[in-house]
Amino acid sequence: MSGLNGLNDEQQAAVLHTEGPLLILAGAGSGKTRTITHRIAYLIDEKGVNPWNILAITFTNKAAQEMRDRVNKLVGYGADQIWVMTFHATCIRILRRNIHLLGFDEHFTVYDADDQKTVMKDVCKKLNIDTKRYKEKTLLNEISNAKDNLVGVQEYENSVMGDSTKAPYARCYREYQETLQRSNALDFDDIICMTVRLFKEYPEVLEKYQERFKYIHVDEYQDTNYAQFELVRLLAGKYRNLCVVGDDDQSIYKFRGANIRNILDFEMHYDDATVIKLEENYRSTGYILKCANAVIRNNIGRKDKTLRTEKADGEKVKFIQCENAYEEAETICSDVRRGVRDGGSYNDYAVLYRTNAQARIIEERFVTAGIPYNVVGGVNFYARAEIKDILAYLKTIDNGTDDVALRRIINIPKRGIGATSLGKVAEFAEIRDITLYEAMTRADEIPGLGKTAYKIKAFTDMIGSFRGYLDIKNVPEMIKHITEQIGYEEYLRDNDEESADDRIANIDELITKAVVYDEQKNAENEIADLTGFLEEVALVSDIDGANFEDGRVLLMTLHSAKGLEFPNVYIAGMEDGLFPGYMSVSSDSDDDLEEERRLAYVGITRAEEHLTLLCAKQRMLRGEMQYNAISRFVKEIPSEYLDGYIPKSRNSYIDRTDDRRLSGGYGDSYGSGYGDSYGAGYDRGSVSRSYDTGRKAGEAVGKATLKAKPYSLGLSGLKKGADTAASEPDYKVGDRVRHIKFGAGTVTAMVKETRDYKVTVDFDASGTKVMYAAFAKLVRC
DNA sequence: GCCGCCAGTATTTTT
DNA sequence: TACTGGCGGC
Repeated sequence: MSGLNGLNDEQQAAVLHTEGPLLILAGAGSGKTRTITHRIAYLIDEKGVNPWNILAITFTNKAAQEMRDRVNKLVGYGADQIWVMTFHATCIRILRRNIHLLGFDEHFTVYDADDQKTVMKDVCKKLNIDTKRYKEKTLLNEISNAKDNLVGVQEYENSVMGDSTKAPYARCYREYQETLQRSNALDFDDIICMTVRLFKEYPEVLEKYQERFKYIHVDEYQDTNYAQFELVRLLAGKYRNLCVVGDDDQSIYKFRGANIRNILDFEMHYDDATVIKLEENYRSTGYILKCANAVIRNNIGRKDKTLRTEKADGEKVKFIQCENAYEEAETICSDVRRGVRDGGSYNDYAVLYRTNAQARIIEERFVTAGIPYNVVGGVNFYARAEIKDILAYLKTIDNGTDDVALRRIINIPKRGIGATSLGKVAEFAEIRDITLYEAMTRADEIPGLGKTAYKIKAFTDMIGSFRGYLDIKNVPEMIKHITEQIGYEEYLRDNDEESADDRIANIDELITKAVVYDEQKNAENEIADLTGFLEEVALVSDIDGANFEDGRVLLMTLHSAKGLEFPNVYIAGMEDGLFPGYMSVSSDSDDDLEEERRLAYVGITRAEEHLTLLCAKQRMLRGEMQYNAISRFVKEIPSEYLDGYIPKSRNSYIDRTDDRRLSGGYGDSYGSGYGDSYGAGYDRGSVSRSYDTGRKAGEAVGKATLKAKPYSLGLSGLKKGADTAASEPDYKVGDRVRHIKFGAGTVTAMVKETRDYKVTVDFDASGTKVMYAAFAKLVRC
């Protein structure tokens, strides 16, 4: 059934508007997936559109999976004909059939960030580029930017002509691209821009797909980059039935090339576009939404909209300032425990943070408290060395031209083929313009290899024999066969006995994934070949595998949380310098700060019923103790929406004597809930007290004892910081001071920044001014 | 060719 | 603090 029941007026309008360009501005929690899936169902059931003609593009596999599931439920017949896929999966599917036109083989492999770096390192070596001056990462970034903007090698060269500092970039871009081509490999950016190139150079191919995809949907449109924008524009060029859904307020991937203008300017790109706003939020209670609105309101240049809800106000948003990160973790921990004790379930809870590094302390606390949790993200499963090793074998078998894969495994396990020999082989290959693998098969012709030639021959013979099994064995069998033949387990044990078991378990996990792949393809009557497996693996991230329903608290970055929702959400580390991050605070453009604010908006709107914002007065960051002010995003929330004490623009570092106020404030709000886990002393959180607190927590919890050490280091760091700060002012908050121009005033706030103190003074004559201490030359009076 | 030590560096990261 | 990668010694 694809009826309109259960949809509000705006959602219905979006469903019914099937012809021509349509922009759905869907606020957080406004039911956008619901709207798209109903729209697809309506197209098929009511408008008689052939499912075959419908394309729905998402960014993540997870979103694709969810959409597919929901479409399946709504559409009775032909749902499997609809393409519901990620941008990359869509493009790969198109490329597999057509990439020969661009000079690639259909068995091309996809290079991840790791592989790219390996290539770039080689490129730099070859071109004699000083990687101290031009870092691989920077070079790759520049190339990625170029590709996202569809700037090809030639065009890039032209654009930097005459700019000698940019010349190395151009040389690298060319060499990098040629290397990829020789390896029959594409990077993630290529996947998109090669497809665009294909469409532009071969209009007949484009037309085929235009005819196929008469109705196109794009999810999370605010995250598209120029290449993706262009891809969509081309595909929709003929029938113009393009429906994009997104929320400019949730654009948080600028650093990855997303261009927020794509959504902001949609009506300019498609002048006959209809715009529908979904502003009713079905997720969060009133106070949470008010907070979200209050924060995002501070961004300029956004589409005007305000989320509303018919839900009750609910509970206010909690704000808790802790002494340090350990206390912050403990606060979350005891709050979760209490919630579960009162009948809640662990999977109703999520802890969000800005940086992955923050997870550690929280994790440790959870371990010792016996709270089941899952950390989403971090190191990608497929980025682990052992997985990459096995995949490199598979890639070498599947695509003999993938030099990166081959170089990776040539000496894993150790078979006595080192850099010197490899260099000779590479040279031989270079001169003859053949692939590394081909050169290896001709090792006996290569001068100076000596006995190593036999070792190399043995290796290629082995790969050859693996290839012989391609038609006999399925993927899981193949992996097992390879690991046995190369003695991989032994290799792992010899290398590092301690981690070997974990690594072997990971290989088993890979085999499991291969089994699932095999079964799935067989069930769909499709070929379960190695190429397909490698492709799937290349496009999968960890978050896709995260289990959201096994009774665990989820820990993840704010970025990973996009698209998810939880009854109870904690956002840790609400501190200026951490969130918003240091880089965005010190950046001269407001753009970065606005992106951080959108991230805050995303975080806040994940919460359904309870939201808790936390920060710490001091925090160890990169081995250095930081004293951060409360996040400006917290301060943007009117205090009547908050439950918890916000110290009036005071700095915890300077003004530590009246901590009792803070503790009292939040003690009042939360009763005795936290007290029992801290014991005495917590209420009077002086520095030495909180040190005790930290150490006590550590001692009580075994493993975390180790963590008490950095903390004590932090204390010495604190002293040092106080002594060496060049411009330590001799006044504090509340003092009367005199300024040469503004006259007398009262200090209302002091915030320590990296170099100096930012002082806020309420001048008797001219009002409040914020200035840097060193610059202002204030005198106490 | 391999192993281990030290120095440099640090956000976020759907694919 | 903690990881990674480069270089030097065996």
